[in-house]
Amino acid sequence: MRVRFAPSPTGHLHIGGARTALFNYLYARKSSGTFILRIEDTDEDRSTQESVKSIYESMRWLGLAWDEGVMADGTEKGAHGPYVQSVRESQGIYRKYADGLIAEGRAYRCYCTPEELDETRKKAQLEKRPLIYGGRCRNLTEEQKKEFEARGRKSVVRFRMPDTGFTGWHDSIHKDVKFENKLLSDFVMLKTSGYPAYNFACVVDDHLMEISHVIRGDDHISNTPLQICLYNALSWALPEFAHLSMILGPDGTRLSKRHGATSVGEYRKQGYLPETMKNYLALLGWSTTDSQQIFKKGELEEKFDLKGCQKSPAIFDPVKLAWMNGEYIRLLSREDMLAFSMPFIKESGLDPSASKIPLLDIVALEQEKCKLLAELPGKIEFFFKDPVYNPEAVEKTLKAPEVTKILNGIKEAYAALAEFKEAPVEAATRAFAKANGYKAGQVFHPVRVALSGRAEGPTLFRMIEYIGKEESLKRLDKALTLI
RNA sequence: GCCCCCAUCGUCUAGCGGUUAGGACGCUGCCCUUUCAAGGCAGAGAUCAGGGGUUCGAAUCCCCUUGGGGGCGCCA
Repeated sequence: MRVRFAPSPTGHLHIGGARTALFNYLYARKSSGTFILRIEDTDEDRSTQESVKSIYESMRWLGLAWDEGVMADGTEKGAHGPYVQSVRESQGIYRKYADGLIAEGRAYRCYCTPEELDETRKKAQLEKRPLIYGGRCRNLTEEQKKEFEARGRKSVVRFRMPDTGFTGWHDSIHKDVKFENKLLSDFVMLKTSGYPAYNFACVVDDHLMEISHVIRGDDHISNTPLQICLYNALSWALPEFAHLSMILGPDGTRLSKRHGATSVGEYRKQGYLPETMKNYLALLGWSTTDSQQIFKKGELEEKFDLKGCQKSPAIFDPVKLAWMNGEYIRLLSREDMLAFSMPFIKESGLDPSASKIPLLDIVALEQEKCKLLAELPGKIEFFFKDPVYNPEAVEKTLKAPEVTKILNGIKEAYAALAEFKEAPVEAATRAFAKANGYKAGQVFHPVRVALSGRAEGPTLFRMIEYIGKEESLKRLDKALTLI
């Protein structure tokens, strides 16, 4: 069993592409098959090497290791290479099959210019006919061809579609699908540049690479009959086809930039864990029969199945994604939490050496409530630098009655502490409250705001211990001036 | 315009002829609690898009309508 993910490197790996890659990967792992990565860079204008790099990186980050294709070090692995279409083109692979089909009369050279094609499309539109290529160049005489060439006309190679009958297949997800041949266009196999067009390159490579299951987005459903006709013309066996439902934005339209982040890299930057993305994406269009939500390491690889795939499109829900990220963050060990947080802390410019407390301990303070790693530095920054006093918190909590008295009293109590640790600080704080007839909360809240600048934060007395005695006293003084 | 695909709580979904239509996110309330979260418990939320059939019986099978999505490139 062999599957492939075949992105075109015209940008970053987006959510839809990642989901397709993931399903291919999971299906390969589940069936002990081979997962191949092929680069479809036949769009000469838009393909870039940076995109290739970016796609590799996103896939590696997601943990979608491929068995064949161009590997991390740039070398190719696998016996069915090369795995980059532009390289395959330079070896004449596609031309060879195109020539064969022309010789058999299954394909032909077409001399129509883009302008002429535009013209016929417009006409078809007006006459309310299907917008398909009508086969103007299908039966040119040798003389006509020579004339075109003498005039310097460039040509493409088109596939001659059957005029009658239907082309259909049994899709692993959509069951039986069929199209009427006469409504399908003689599609381009080779462009004027000699480069193969998608439908042709895809079929040739899938066959040569012995792909057994083509799992792709269902925006390719209408390409499938064209490709099947090609397989037939070349007398090649068909692979299984499985067309995955689309992923839509919250407004039900195709996921795009205006819905926010669309690429895997952007989610990484926001502080989503790779396991979160993998798990969430898996649930977009697939489910187990018991609707399991969270999967342990390796469990998806074990449970994934084409049978659980959904036919209907799924709307991408950032809120649920964020919830799931919180779940995965809580599952992290303290050490892993620190490791995943580190890039975000560095990025924020915080200086961990500004505190005597190990960063590990400070980060652990926020782990269980953290949803996005990118939010973490903001939550812990007051451990490393002067607090920024939240105006609302100052107004509501610091300017409450008695607060001046309370903070002065607390200052005295803290100054007298020999051991500035969580337990003694708590004991001292509670003792002060009790001795002066304050309710616990009446003291705790202003102290929190005075020391951190905000109304919410980590468990109070641990927080105070971590801020340290000297700094705490300093901040109490500062807060007193704000009242 | 033509072709194709799809249709269960707001969202992701289970269901595959007989269920009180189940779970998850979100939402509401309560508990826990120094705050914010997290966690625990409870709850609201779906006449299964609508209409016809088939059947003793339909969310499940068939047809039509409506709605949504995709495709109709020398892009993939």
